Amino acid sequence: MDIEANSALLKNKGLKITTPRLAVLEIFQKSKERHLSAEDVFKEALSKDGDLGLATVYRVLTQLSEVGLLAATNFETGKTTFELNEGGHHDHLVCLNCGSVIEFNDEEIENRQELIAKQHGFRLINHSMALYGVCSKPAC
Amino acid sequence: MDIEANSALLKNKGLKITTPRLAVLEIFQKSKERHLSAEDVFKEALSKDGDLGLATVYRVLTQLSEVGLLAATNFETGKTTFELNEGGHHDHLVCLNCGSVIEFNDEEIENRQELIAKQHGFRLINHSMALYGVCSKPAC
DNA sequence: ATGCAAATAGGAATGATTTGCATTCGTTAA
DNA sequence: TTAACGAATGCAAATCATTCCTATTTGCAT
Repeated sequence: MDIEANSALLKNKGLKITTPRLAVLEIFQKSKERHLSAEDVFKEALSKDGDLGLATVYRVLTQLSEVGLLAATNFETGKTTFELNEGGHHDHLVCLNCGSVIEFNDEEIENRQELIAKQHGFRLINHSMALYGVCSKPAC
Repeated sequence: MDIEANSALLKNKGLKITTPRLAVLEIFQKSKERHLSAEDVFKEALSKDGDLGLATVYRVLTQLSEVGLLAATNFETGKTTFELNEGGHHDHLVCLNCGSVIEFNDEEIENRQELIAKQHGFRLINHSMALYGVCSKPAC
């Protein structure tokens, strides 16, 4: 597997190489779904390997987000979801019917955001943007 | 007061005119702060009038949002906040240090959002956008 | 191999929000 | 105006996501 590679990732970020952290990384890499909640990761871990505390999952997700291996997002569901942070920043387009999520990135919007922050004397740290609508699938 | 006016608002939306609903509307109209959480509203109601269950506050806030009298927002604080939905749509610029919130509206961004949705075959229903940063106050 | 700081498990605790249910209230038709 | 019925309320208990506590285990520098 890519245990080697993941170990290197962790080491590069100054994190110890532990079973839970490798397990979480692998779950994201192998998951069909890109966006996973703590609960999702926890269930997957249980079904696969064996034990892994829910509290540990939360801690690991937070840590991996802090070092930039994962990215956290808050949709309107009341639970935080995480995704691999490979391809740089992007925002989300969410279908309110089927729940599918499309990722996009728009330079123009990013620029306007910077400008707006500057106009108000803010130093911009990050932002969250999600567009909600109904997609074009027949069922939607 | 504007009990008359608020009663009319409720009636127009097909909601019964009840003490809790009038109380909540009035709290928002008289509040110094524009963005209030359920807890905020609850405390204010207690200090002013008298009894009003927290569960009722939650129910009323949800209903008033559903009919468009209030607008709900989820910042990264773990609690939902509400505001009067008078002046049309806007987004938020939030200071991560002092918590101050500035509202803005940017035509350009709104247009791009519509365009992006269209490009992906979505019918856009609404969106949420919050910019997080640090404001220019001395303490921040 | 050994020790110590860092990490884990898991159960209890917290904070926000919701739900169940018995009681009360608003509104509509008589 | 009033009776009656469904909707709305209050309260307490339940739920959901997340965090905290602490004894035990583990990674890794020496």
